[in-house]
Amino acid sequence: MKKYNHSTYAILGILTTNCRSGYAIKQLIDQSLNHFWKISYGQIYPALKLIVEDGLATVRTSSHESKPDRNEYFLTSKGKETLRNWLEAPIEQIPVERNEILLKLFFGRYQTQETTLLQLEDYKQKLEARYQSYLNIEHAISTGKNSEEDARYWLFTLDYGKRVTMAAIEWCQATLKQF
Amino acid sequence: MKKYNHSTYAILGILTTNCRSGYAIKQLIDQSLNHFWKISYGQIYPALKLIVEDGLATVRTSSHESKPDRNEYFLTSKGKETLRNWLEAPIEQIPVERNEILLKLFFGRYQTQETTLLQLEDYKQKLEARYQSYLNIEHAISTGKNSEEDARYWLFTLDYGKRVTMAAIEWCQATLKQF
DNA sequence: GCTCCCATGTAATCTGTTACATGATTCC
DNA sequence: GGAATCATGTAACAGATTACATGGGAGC
Repeated sequence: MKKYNHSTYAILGILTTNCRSGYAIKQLIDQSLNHFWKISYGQIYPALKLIVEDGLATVRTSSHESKPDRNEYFLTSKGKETLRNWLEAPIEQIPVERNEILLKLFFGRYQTQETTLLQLEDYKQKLEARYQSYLNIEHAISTGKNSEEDARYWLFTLDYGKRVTMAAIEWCQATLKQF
Repeated sequence: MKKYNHSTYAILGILTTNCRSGYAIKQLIDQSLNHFWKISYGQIYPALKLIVEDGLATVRTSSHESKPDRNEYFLTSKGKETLRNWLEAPIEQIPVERNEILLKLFFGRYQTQETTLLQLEDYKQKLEARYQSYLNIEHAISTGKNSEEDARYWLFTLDYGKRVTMAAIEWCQATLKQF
């Protein structure tokens, strides 16, 4: 069984939804998976090409009035099986986030206190904005036109994002207090 | 002002401590920064080479009885300034963690429930082990031979790791309950 | 005419991992 | 003799970003 990278499996998974073009895949990831995944067009289009070459999906160009043509991809049974095999496979290791803010704080001794405080405040604000965006995604998923079966799992992942982000916000507050 | 990548700045920062060789840098990162940073020798040695070429540090080979020689690096004033400039610079964006477990869970509809549960249990276990390792790091920092000034900031970053990991563990528990 | 959104794609570059190569010393 | 730890380094590869190129349609 040939191996693909995670982003390719992400694309394979998204092709089970109604997002069928490269552009739509990018949008879905940016909008609904952005709390644990991101991707660029430089990955999407070559991956879609490979997916078709390997017989995991077929392409069809569809025209829509008043919009550019788009290439729509449909999983083949081989594609569905490849996805299922990956989903059933155990997870090797949990991710190590590379966090620039923490890296700088680690060397905080060589920073001015003013900078440390500004960076913490800034981080807190960005986390709060992120939290707010999760609430928006939550609303979109709950009221969206996706299947309830999908929504259930999507909300699980979102709950993760909310909890972890909230913990980080609380850490910012607690750390700021110590200055 | 020439720009370096984050891992190079991390190395520059570590050279302010008593870790002065490639090997020692790797150890410190694996032991004390592993909750928000990781690095491989394939990055460290070329980066050290560049750091010297650019005059940010000097090398000196030191011999220790009953141990192989090691190359010890010392920041120059230019190196210290480069580090300070980076530390003072604002943070562009907060990181997006790529999380394979969440990616699979997002497509949980196409997984057997058994697999979903196993993966969640497994993730929870790994997080608990990670939390425990943070407690060990905490102890090492608190009782270590590093300056108290450093220890203060190191414990801040560790607190982040603990809070976020605990939030993730709680999420695992809450999610498992829903099956 | 201009800007924004839709849409696809490639090439260069950067960042990071893995595998490999080498060799000293210590402890069993 | 063998395993573990200390120590340095490179080459091949994988993964991902960025910049660039192209072009249609909608609305102002």
